Amino acid sequence: MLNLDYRDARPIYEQVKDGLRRLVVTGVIQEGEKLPSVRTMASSLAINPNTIQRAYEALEAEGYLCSVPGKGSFAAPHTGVDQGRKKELLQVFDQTAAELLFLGVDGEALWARIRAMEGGEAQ
Amino acid sequence: MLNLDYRDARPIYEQVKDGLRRLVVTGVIQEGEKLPSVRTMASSLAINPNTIQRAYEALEAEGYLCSVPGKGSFAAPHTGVDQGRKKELLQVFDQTAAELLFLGVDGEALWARIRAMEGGEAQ
Amino acid sequence: MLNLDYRDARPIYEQVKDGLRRLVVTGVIQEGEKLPSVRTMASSLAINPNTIQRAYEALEAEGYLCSVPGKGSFAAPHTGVDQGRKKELLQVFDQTAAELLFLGVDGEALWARIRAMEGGEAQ
Amino acid sequence: MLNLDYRDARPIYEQVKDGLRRLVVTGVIQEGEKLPSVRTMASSLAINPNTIQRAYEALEAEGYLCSVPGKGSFAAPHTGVDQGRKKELLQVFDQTAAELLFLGVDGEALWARIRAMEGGEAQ
DNA sequence: GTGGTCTAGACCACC
DNA sequence: GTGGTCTAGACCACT
Repeated sequence: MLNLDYRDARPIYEQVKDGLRRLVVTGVIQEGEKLPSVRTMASSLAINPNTIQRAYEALEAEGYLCSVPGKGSFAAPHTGVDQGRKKELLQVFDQTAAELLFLGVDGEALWARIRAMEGGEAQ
Repeated sequence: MLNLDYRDARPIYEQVKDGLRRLVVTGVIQEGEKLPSVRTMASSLAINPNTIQRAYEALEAEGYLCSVPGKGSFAAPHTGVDQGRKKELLQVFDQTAAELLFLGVDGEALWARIRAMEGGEAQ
Repeated sequence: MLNLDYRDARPIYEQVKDGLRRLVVTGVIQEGEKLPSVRTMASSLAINPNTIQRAYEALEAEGYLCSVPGKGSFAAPHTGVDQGRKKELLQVFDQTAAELLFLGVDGEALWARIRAMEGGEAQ
Repeated sequence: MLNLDYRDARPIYEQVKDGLRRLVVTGVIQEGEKLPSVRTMASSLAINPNTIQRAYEALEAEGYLCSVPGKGSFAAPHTGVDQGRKKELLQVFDQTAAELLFLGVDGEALWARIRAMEGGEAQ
């Protein structure tokens, strides 16, 4: 389900967090769907449960996840996501797009990529 | 010219590097324009010259800058920028756009942002 | 492990970088193998740790090394090496081979050298 | 005839030297052919005659050129080239080839490049 | 004056 | 222990 790279400088919990967020964002994990338990995912990734726990907590703080004590963790509805993150993302979007344009990538090509996502909700 | 945030986890030389790259990409620093000398920028930002040197060196490796010993550092022409960086940027672009769409931002709105840059080359 | 020449015009960190790259490329240092720590290599070569660090950092940017904070530096797998370097190397190869042919070296002799490397991975 | 890059870290006289050597090695300048005078080449490249003079002297020391006072400089016969340079070139050849093989380039592909030069004596 | 290299010594976060 | 960052100060070659 997730790819971990131990040689990556980014801490493991962050790789788990970003990987899970991506699964939610791309629709692989649907709204309301139950995620594997902390222990299950920890053993399937062969890492410490504390690391998974930390990733889940961070995602809950961002609003992507919703933990119910004794029942598990679930993908939250889109509406609950932290608004601060949207501004952050827009800033990253602008800077990335600006640099791509600078490097000669056609704006139309970027637009085509966005349309492709809207249609298929892929990657 | 640049904003440094000492509380930020990102190292100073990286903040300088990204800030300068942004100035080049957005056209604030034009192709061939001379940048402040290592020592000048260091004293104006009140940090060590070695830190600036490191940022300049990294930007030169990326192809955004070009340093001439004894003469100074200059913004390089658009061509010649490391092609690996373009692939990297496209990946960031895709993931950011996908998450923004997920959060309910309209694809048309993103496209409008791109068009605005193509016209005015702002931010 | 490495030979440094202080009379050489090339900077020390570059001699270290090229020397280590050669050890990786020739198979003396195997994929995934741990390299001496920055401090260890610095003291064994009797130079400043910062100089070694700089060499390691450059090799990591090229994709030959991979540093994990708190664990050490390791030889990276062959894949993932910067593709730009391959083009650069092919250019050097062409110019060197052309001059050797001009100097009367037989093309077959060069081919024999290449075959010898493929077999034994020497020098 | 020659491409100079003022942004290159390499000194100009070295760029001239390497460029001329390449012209001789690839057969563009034939054995015994007269080269432009120092002053002529200096004005056509818009650089100082001393720089050209230095390049010519270096090439004469290597054995690629042969200056006759009062008559000009001529491409020397192949035989007169410094033997030390051949050893140097072979070392560069070996290291470059080894790294290319490491990066997955097929030895046959390198051999094909050499054969192509032998036939056409191109770049 | 410029960029480039090197040293010495310090501190941090992570393991 | 490890890598990573930053500072302070020195020296060099080139313009």
